[in-house]
Amino acid sequence: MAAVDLTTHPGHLARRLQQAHYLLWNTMVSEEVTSPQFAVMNALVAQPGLDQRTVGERVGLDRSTVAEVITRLGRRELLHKVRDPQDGRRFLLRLTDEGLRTHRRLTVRTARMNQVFLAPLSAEERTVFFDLIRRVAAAAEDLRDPADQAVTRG
Amino acid sequence: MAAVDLTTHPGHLARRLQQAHYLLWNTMVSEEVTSPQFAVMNALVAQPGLDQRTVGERVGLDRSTVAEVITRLGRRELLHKVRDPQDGRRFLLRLTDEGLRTHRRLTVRTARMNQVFLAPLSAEERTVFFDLIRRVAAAAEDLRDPADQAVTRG
DNA sequence: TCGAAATACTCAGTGCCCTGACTAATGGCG
DNA sequence: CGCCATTAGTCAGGGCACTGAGTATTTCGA
Repeated sequence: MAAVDLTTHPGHLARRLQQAHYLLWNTMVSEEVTSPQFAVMNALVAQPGLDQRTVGERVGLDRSTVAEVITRLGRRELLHKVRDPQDGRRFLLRLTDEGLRTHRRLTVRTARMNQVFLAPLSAEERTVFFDLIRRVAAAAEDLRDPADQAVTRG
Repeated sequence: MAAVDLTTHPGHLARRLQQAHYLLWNTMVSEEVTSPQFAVMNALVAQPGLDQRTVGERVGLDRSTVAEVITRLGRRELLHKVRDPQDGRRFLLRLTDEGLRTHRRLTVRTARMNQVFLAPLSAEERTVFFDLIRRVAAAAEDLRDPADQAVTRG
């Protein structure tokens, strides 16, 4: 009787949205490379030679998850890691040639998938959609480390 | 060079949103009961005696995941399952008294958490937020089983 | 009525995601 | 110089999420 309407719960909606995206990714982009894997590859295309921690920071993955994703990408020869000679704790990450080719190929498909995913929204609605989600996510992330709010924003 | 801006990728945003929610849930609602577990419990408060498949349909979980969630809830004595005497394939699910109490307690906290989570948005923006996410998620789910579009909507 | 298709659920396997505890390397300070 | 706090990464453990294959039960049609 005291049941709640989950369609007014942002967390529930976020989960459904992510699941829907997962499925579409699998059918339209790749069954091999996942969306988080692509995000990591993308970070390394933007800036080759990053270490794991920084990659995780850029794409929003904690150190454990980044380590797993990188292990899998390494197993498929899409990326390789070498010990930083300047700092023996770090590993420097770089895509292989095959990794670069894969990233290029998936970039095209990802763009197509986003079109399909966002098809129900008009151009203005898409802008609003991005803006609202970004604001909610950013605020929640700040609740986590209030430390660097000043740095991150102005 | 050919790197992409992930903040314009709905899938990436959806993941970040969900992660942000996960963290907030853990600190503000419960470290024991997760958000999907609460969703299952909520479905059983709304309608006691549902079978696993139907619960999964209501909250958006596939059969395997529902089975796992239910196993965990059962282990904690929050729910029990009995074989349907009418149809030996089904299990009928019901919350225990403790399950009902837990649901009631978490409902209150969940409402508080949602307030915090949505704090960055005005009342009108929240309405839009829900509407846009629901439309995108629903459309993507329909791409999956075009079969029952007519039934679901119609 | 009996056998095939459909249905509810289970199980194995893969991958994402977090926490907390641990190891190894660095870097600063007394 | 030597110790210690910090930092990068690993590992174990729990939970969510999907697929594909397999089991048991029901249902429907020849």
